[in-house]
Amino acid sequence: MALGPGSQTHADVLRSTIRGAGLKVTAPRVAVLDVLQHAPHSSAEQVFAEVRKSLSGTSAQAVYGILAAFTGAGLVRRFDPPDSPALFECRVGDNHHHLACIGCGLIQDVDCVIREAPCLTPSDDSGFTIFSAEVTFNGLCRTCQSNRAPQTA
Amino acid sequence: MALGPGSQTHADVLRSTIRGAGLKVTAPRVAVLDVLQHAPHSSAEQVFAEVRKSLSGTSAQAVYGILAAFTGAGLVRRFDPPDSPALFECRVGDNHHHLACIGCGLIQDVDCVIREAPCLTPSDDSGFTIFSAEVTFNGLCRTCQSNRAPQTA
DNA sequence: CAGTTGTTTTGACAGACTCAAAACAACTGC
DNA sequence: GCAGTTGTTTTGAGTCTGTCAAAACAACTG
Ligand SMILES: [Mn+2]
Ligand SMILES: [Mn+2]
Ligand SMILES: [Zn+2]
Ligand SMILES: [Zn+2]
Repeated sequence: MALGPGSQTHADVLRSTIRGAGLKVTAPRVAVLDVLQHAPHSSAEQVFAEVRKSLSGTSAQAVYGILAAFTGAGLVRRFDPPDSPALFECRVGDNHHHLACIGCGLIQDVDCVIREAPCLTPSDDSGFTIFSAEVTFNGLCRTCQSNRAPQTA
Repeated sequence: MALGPGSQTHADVLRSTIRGAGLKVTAPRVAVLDVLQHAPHSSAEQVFAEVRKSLSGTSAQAVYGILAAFTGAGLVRRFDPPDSPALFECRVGDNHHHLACIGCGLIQDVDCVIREAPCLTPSDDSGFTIFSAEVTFNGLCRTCQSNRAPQTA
């Protein structure tokens, strides 16, 4: 199927997302955003490795800089699970949370614990003005549970 | 006041806490526990600096090792706020949470968001068995709010 | 198409933490 | 009390993740 004059490629969408955030559009930025959309919860290192597959000249520092710029612009969200480098994802602005498997490191999204605007309202805010809440549930995923269960017998 | 035969010094309490966790009692361990009780939410580096005041021979690696041992034994809790080294505290087992000031780095305790056992029950656990939840509220403390307010005028 | 501004590369470097081996100290039981 | 066993600490090197600054470079502006 040929694309008509008014149609937009996927790359075009990425470009306007970046431009819409007030950032200049560059090849490494398009690549980073693309990687992040296909592989959420990626570390800088993982993004870097993936980006290099299509843009081999890209430096690690560029990736760090791009991730910081995107995070600052609200295009991506960064979070810091324990015992892991920072992870990045495009799902932003919905205050969702994460399940982290202690066994294998798997990360899964979880919707906001209480419905509504919640999770941004602690029982006593001590005068703080709260902008965001980071909730990480640490546990064992289904796979790691079955891998350990036999050993208990 | 002289201490009778049955009385316990503060150091004695620390010692039996450590022994009760199944760990050998050593001077650096007693010192670390003492520091942590007086200064919760301390980094390894801060604990190290404080310990050296009374036990100047102690190495940084010892402090890292002790903190890891204490954390493993359930004697202290470790948490990882964004943009900060890991912090340690003695308040353990109550699943409490933290307010972190984006401006000055102040950390404050918050009781569990929902009362009861909560915060350990995400809306959908995807089959995970959950052991702990780490909740960090990011915002501005009262002081940082007033420091910034004038600039808005 | 040249100018301005923001971006990327390059290379050095720092912070937080880990690893391994040897020296050492705490508990065990004689 | 004292040697043995086991766990701890020191020492020293090294890793991983991320930061800084300057120069080369590319995107948007008009
Ligand atoms: Mn997510
Ligand atoms: Mn606390
Ligand atoms: Zn798992
Ligand atoms: Zn503050």
